[in-house]
Amino acid sequence: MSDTKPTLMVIDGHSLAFRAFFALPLDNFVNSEGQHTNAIHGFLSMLLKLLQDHRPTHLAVAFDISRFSFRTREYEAYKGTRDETPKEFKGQVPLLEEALHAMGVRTLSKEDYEADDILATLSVEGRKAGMDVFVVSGDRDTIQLVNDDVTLLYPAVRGVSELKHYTPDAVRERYGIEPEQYPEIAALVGETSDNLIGIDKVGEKTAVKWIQQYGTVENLLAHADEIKGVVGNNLREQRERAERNRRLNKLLTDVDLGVRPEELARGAVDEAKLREVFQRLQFRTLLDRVIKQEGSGEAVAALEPEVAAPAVQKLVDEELDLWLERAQGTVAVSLALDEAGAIAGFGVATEGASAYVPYKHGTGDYDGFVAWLASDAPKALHDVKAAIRALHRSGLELGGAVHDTRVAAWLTTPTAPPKTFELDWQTEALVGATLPAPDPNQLVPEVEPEQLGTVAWLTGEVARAQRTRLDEGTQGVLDRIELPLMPVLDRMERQGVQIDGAVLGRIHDQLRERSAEHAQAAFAEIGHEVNLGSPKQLQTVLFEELDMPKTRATKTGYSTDAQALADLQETNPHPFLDLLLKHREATKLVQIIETLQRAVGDDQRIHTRYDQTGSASGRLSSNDPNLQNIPVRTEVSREIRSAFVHGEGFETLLTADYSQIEMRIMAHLSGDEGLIEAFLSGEDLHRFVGSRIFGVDPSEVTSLQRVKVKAMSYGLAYGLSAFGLSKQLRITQAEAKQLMLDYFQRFGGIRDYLRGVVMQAKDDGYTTTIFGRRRPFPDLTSSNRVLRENAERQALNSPIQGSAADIIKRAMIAIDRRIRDEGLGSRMLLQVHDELVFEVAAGEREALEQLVRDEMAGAAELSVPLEVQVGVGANWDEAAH
DNA sequence: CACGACACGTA
DNA sequence: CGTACGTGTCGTGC
Repeated sequence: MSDTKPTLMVIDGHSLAFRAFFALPLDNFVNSEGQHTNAIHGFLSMLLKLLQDHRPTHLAVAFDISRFSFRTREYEAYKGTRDETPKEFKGQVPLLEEALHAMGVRTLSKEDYEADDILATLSVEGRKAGMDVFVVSGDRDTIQLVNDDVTLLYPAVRGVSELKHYTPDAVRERYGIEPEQYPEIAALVGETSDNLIGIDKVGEKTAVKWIQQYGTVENLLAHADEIKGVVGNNLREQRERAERNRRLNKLLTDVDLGVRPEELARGAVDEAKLREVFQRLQFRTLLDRVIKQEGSGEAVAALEPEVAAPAVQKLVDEELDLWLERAQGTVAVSLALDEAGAIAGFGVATEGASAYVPYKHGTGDYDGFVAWLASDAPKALHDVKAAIRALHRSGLELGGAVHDTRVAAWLTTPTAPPKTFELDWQTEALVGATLPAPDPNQLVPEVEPEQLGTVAWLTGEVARAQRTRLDEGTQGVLDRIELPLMPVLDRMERQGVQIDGAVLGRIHDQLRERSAEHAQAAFAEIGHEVNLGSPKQLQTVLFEELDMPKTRATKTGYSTDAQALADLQETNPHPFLDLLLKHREATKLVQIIETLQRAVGDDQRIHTRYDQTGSASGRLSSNDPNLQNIPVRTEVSREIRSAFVHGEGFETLLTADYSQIEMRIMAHLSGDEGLIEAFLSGEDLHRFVGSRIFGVDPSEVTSLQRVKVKAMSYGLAYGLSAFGLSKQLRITQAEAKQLMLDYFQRFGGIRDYLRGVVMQAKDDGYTTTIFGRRRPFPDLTSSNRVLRENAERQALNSPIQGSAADIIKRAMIAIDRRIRDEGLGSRMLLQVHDELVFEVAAGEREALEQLVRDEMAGAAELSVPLEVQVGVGANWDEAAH
C-alpha cells in the first residue's frame, strides 16, 4: 500500500453516460422544462461512488468530440453499425460537462481522437509520473492499458452501478493472456460494436491459443502457413482484416493533450455554481450528496433564496387595512390551516413587501380583510380551488383569483409528474429558492406564521415567472377556462350527489351471493380452491393444470384478462373459464359498490373531487371516489346507477350530454366536406358514413356495415391501425386495411388532417386545441420507434380530446353563471367528460333544460352544430336516454 | 408499508 | 399494434 502515492482517475465520459442513459428510465428524469437528465444523473451518481471508493487525487473525464476520428478516415466503416445517437442523450452532454466543471472536475477532448486515446495517453503518462491509475471505461479496448500500476474499472453487465476491476491477474484469469495482448485477440475475433470484422470461424478460444503461441498478430501472420485447416485458410485469405483491425484497435499513448497528469489535481467544488447547475437540473438529493461528500460537507439548508425575500411584517386591524389599500398590482396570498382544517393565518405579498395575518375567527377586526378577500382585487395563489374550499369552511369567500401557480404549471407541462406542479418544485425551478417548510423536529409540524409571508412572496415570484413564460393560448385557457371553472367545481364538489343506500345494499348482497356461487362452481371444476383474484394463481390453473394454450404475454407471465379468457373459450372450451368470467364481473361490481358505500357521507351524498390537473389532455379527472367510471353497460350496472338519486326538495335528475362531440370536432378541425355534410344532414352518422363508403342508400346500410363503420370512425381519433381494427371487428387485416382505404377514399380530409396534426406537432413540439391549450410531445422525434409511434397517436388524439374538454368546461362555466344569475335552485352535480348531471329544483325542469341546451350547444362555434341530448328521471339510470 | 403489475370500470 | 383516466387486489421487497 502506498498511501502517499498520488492516484489518477481517468474516465470515458461518453461511454459511461451512454450506459447510464439506457440504464435509467428516461421518463423519470425530466426537469420542469422538459430537459432529459437520466444520463447526467446516472453518471454523477457513479462518479460520486468512484470518488468515495478510490479517493483519487487527480481526475479527468474525457469526451469524444464527434463520431469521426483518424480511425474513420482510415476505415470508413469504423463504428459504422452504430445507430444515430439519440438526441435525448446528446442534449445531456453539455449539461453534464457543466455539472462536472462545477464539481471541480476537468474535462478533456481532442479533435480527431477518441476519448479512449486520451485515457491511454494519460494512463501511460500518469504511470511515468509515479501515479496509481484507474481507467474507467465501457470500451473493452482499454483492457490493453492494464498493468501493475493501471487498473481498469469496467461496467459489468448493464447499467453503471457494478464495476468490474481488471488488474493484470484478472485479465489473465478471464482471457488467459497478458493485458497488452488483448488487442491481438480482438483483432482476430473482431469487435461488433466497432464494426470490425474478424477472421471467419475464429472465436476467442482459437485467437487465445494462437496468441499464446505466437505472441502477436504480426508474428502469427508471419507463420500463417503453419496453421492448418479451414481457419488457417481463412487466416491467410483474410490477413488484411486482422492487420487493419490491429492498427485500429491500438490506442494512442502519445496524444498531445496540452496538459500533464500532475495538472489534473482535483479542484475545489464551486458550490455556488453547483447549486445553480443542479437547480436547473432539479437534482436535489444529488446536490446534497455532492456537498456532503465532496464539498463543504454542510448539510443542505441549501438553495437558499438567491433573491432576498422582503422582511415579513405582522399585520392586524388598521395596519392590515392600510397595507391592503396601498398594495399595488396582484397580491399573492398563502394560507395555513389548523388541525381541524380551519384557517389559522394568511400570508400576503406584493413584489416588494410581504406580511402575515394571524387570522383567528371572531377575534380582531378582519372585516376589511375579509371583504378584500372576497373582492375582485387581483390575487395569485397556489391551488385556488383548494383555497376556495378551505376558506368556505371558515365562512370566507375568495374573489379576484387571477393566477393559480399550480394550474399554470400543469398547463405548461401537463404530462409532467404531479409533484412538479407543487409550489416547492416550482419555486426551485423558476425562482431558484427553497420554500420554507415546517420544522420536521416539531412534534406537530406547523408552518411558522412568519414563513407564511415568505410563502406568499414566493408564490408571487413563481406567478410572475410563469406569466412571462406563458404563451397567449395557454394564458387564455388559464384566464377564460381554468380559473373561472374553479368556483364552479368547488360548488359541484360541495353539493355532492344523493345516494339511495338501500338500493346499493340490495344489489351488493345479490352480487355477493352470486360471486360466491360462481367461485364454488369454479373450484368444483378444477377440484380445488384457488384465489380467483390472483392472476398468478390463475396462470397456474390455466396453463399448467388445465394445459391451455398460452395467451398474450405480460411482464410476469401470460394474460388472464377477459379478452384472453374469451379467446381461450373459443379454442379450448372449459366451464371454468365461463365461471371465472362471471365471478370477475360480480366481484368487480361488488368492489365498486363497496367503494361507493364507503364514500357516502353523513348527508347521504357522495362528494367526489375533481382534479383539474389530473390529465394530459385537459380533461378533468374525478377521485375519492371516481364518479366518472360508474358502470353503465350491463343490466346490473344500470341498477347501480339507479342508486344515484335526487335529494329531498328536488324534483328530478337531469342529464345532458354531447352527441358525438369528438367526431364533430374532427369534422370542424379537418374541414372534411363529407363529414360536415353528415352532421348537417341530420341522418344517423354511421349510417350516413356507411352509405358513402359502401355506395348504397342510407336505408340500405346493413347493421354489420354500420358496426364496422362505427368502429372505424371512433378508432380514427385514437390512431387506430388496420391491425387494431381487424382485432376489434374480428376480421382479417386485409379486410380492415380495405375498409380503411374505402373510408379515406370518401373522407380523405380526415386522413389529411390527422397526418397534418402529427407533422405540425413535430415541427412545433406541441399540439394545440381550438381554444389554445397546448400539450408538448418531445417523443415525436425520438429515435425509439415505440416511443415515437405512441407519441404520434397521442398527438393526433390530443386536439380532439382536448378541444372537447375545453368545450364542456366552457359550457359548465356558462351554465353555472346563468343558474346563479337567474336565481335558480337547481344544481350542477357531476361531469363525465361529455355529460353533465343536474339536480332539478321544483318547477325548474323546463327552464333548466333550455338553459343547459343553450349553453352546451353554444359553448363553441364549430362548422357543424353541437347536438345535446337531454334526459330526465328520478335517478341517473332513468335520466339517461 | 410502499410499490409495481394486473385487471377493469368510464368517456 | 386505440386515446384519456382512477381504484381495487395481489405479490414482492423494504
